[in-house]
Amino acid sequence: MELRIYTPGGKLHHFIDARDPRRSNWMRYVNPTPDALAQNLVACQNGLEIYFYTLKPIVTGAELLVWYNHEFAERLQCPLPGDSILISPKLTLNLALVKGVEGAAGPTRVEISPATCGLGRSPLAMMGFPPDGTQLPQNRSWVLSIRQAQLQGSEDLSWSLGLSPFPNFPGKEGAPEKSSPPHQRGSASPRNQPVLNCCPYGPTTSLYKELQRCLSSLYPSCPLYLPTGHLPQPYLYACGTIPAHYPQFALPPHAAPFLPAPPMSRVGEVPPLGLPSQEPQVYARARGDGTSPSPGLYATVLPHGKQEAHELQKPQDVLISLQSGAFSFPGLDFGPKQYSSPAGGTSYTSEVQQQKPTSLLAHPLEALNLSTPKFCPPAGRLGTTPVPYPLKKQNGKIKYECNICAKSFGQLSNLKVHLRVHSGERPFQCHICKKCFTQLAHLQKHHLVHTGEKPHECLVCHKRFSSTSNLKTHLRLHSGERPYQCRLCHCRFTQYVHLKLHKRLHERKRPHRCPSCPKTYIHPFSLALHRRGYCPLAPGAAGPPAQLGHFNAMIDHFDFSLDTERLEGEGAGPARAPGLLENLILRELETSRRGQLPRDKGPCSPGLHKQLPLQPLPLPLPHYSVSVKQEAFPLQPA
DNA sequence: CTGGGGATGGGGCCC
DNA sequence: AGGGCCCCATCCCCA
Repeated sequence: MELRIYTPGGKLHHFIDARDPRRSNWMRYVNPTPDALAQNLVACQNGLEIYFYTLKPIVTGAELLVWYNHEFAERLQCPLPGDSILISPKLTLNLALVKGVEGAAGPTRVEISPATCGLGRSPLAMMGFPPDGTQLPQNRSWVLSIRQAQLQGSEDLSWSLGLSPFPNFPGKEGAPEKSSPPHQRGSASPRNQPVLNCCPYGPTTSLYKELQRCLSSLYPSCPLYLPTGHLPQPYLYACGTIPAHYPQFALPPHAAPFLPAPPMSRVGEVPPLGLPSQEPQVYARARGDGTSPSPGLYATVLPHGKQEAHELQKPQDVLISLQSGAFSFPGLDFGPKQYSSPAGGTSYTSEVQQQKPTSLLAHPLEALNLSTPKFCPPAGRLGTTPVPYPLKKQNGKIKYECNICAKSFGQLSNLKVHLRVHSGERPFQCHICKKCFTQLAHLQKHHLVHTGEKPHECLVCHKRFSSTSNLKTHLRLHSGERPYQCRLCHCRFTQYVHLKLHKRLHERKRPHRCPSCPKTYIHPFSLALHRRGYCPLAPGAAGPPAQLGHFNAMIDHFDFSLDTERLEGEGAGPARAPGLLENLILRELETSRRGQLPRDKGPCSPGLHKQLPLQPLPLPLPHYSVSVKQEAFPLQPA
């Protein structure tokens, strides 16, 4: 490992060379990794010293792994790992609301394609943006920048964005920009602001959490991983990932080789993922000379002295960044071949393999070994055909696991298709409406929209449908099947979405509120039992919090069940509720011991009429998991 | 608000 | 490996 120390003026002060074991300290054993999930350190410069920040708690025995951020690329005069998203009006897919825009002229609405951000649906919505309806004017492009981000609790992200017209965007809709890249033409990109490499994944993925963690560094209001006081300006790191942990990054006898990132999509070029569209939707920052970026370990120059705290509090311009090539590493060949040839006739892979990072090699002070790009096989595959997908064996069958979301697939081809979800690649484009799809079959299905063809016919009413699934839904009308039932009322629905909408009605009506805690209930019975020693905030709680949690989960379950309504229908007052409910809970406990989860099988659950002898409930209760979220379940057709 | 239908995304499986 | 087909889930629109 080698690090460069810079003066506050930006001049190279000296090297730290950890290659010589006689002259290096423990930092020598910190390996670089391009895997954002594996990364647990980031190197920063404070004064003339190098500090390693931990990005996550480091358990005993964990390997220390560090990676670069865009500062390094800045110093190398290379393209940044990512930059502003150029939002083309051409994008047609799911929409996201940009809320709280300050000073942005025009509509506050932007269209972002899942292909742009690599998300399935509404990429911004997955980061907290609700859907909305207005549209940006056509034939304009917009630079989207985050002006403020707030973390609410541990999960919710609230963003406000700034929109500014992208300068000099060609009037021709979606045409690739032939001139200089955005940052050279005075785009809204704040050159010296931290760049957020937005994780293009859904909120349930680990990388999304990684994004939150990065944000927590940027925004000190977040309780996660607060920066230390003597290092005032936290920085964000590349949250993009490459598919595997590369064992050859383990400490070599010399400098650790870094795997160069793929070249950034250049303005006027087909994006490196090989999208068939001739209208690149995202332009990442690129150098004018087009050299590829070469990541490496960096040392962030921190300003001397203290930075005013309010600077961290005020809204910051942060660019949503996109590493469009984050998954297009040599050896990973996504997508159909017929679409993978860029405009120049050279495939991306070969281009990378042939391309030398000349700018880096020409850098006289380059301390890092940024050698020729090469494919790096994962562990256990050295010396064999490179297989960048980790293999698992489940029940004797080989499973191919996604490096991003850990989903496993029985066939490699399925995994490759799946990877497009993460990469954002949509190789199949409708030539009529220019919509892009991840699979050819989806495009073919979509084409029926234009042809009007409806190949699937209901044999009962001879109504025709474009998709089998829609026909199947329709057939429920004839069969009377209503698989989705509300557990609060007797309503059944043919479609799950209808049940979900229906459930909202019930969720609004929970008028019985506990005076001691935020719990609310639909039925007074439930509240009565909750207050009978099971409110964790009320005096005289009947057990430790974990047990109370189990109890309240049962009360919730009961509150959502049909039994409560029947009890009310019988005229049972709240005073009688505790005994009845305890009987119910005892019954459920007994059922759970037999390994059955009690379910409502109709208007009345059998057994409630049996008056079990009242007896105090034993504490602690045996563990009994009650799913209160599942208010309804698909019923098996008779 | 409910219900019906259209459209799309994504995975499984077979060839 | 890739194509094709099927399935399910989901979102959205509209009556």
